[in-house]
Amino acid sequence: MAENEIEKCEVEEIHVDKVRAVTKNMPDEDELYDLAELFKVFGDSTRMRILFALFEADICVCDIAETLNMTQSAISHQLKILKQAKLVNFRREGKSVIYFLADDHVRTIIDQGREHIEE
Amino acid sequence: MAENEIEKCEVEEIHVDKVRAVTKNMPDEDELYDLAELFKVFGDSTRMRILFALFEADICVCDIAETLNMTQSAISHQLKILKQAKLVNFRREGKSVIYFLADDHVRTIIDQGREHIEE
DNA sequence: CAAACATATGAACAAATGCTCATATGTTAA
DNA sequence: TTAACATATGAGCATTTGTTCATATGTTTG
Repeated sequence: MAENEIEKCEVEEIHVDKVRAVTKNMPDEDELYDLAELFKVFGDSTRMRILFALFEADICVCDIAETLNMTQSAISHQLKILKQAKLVNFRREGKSVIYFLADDHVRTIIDQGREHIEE
Repeated sequence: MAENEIEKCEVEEIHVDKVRAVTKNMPDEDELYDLAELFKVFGDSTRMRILFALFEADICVCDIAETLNMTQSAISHQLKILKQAKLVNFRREGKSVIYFLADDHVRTIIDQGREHIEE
């Protein structure tokens, strides 16, 4: 292994320092995984649409389905993912289940994303 | 179609209003797609690791590979995705290509993600 | 120029993802 | 309790995604 490093980059001393510095502040495995999982949830246009819908109003599954012109089942599956990521919460109202945004990080994250896209 | 709506929710009038209100502020197809694509880029722990590395220093492909203990090819493929999303930029320095963060949205988005995870 | 190094890229393959369909669970009203 | 409505969920399937392997491109040095 130590011999292997020498074979790599010419200016290996500088590089080793950089690698060490960069490694130092790297979050642990679990946090990296959780972060990636969180952003993965934002990374689907159906879920994005659902979140935008919830920006405007608390709304039931059936209405989300109608708004997005998709099946109830597809929406329900996606809501499960949003729930697991704690991006949305829900309350029962009679036969309906009303979903709503869990907290303001959702808006902030999406707003930053939009800003980035506008260059 | 019009008949179909009546078959759906009992309190359809309220629902129709909600659907209309919610639809009104929905970003267009393209923006939703772009947003989802952007967050998809954050949704992989290898790319997340690369971004954290770039938080600390501008660094070449070979050093990223060594830091993450992955092959040069895998890193290069991921850097291409980060480049396309304009999250990173690069400059040539001799034989090496040095990558660096494109702008501060990257930090803000990731910071918000971390905050969300800490509940 | 040729050799060595650093990076990029295309094809292939396994794993993950999103939707559909059928059906289960839960709630209300007759 | 039964029927009707609203939502949830498991299995199956097609598509997407991340890595590896082999190789191409680009840069410097002898």
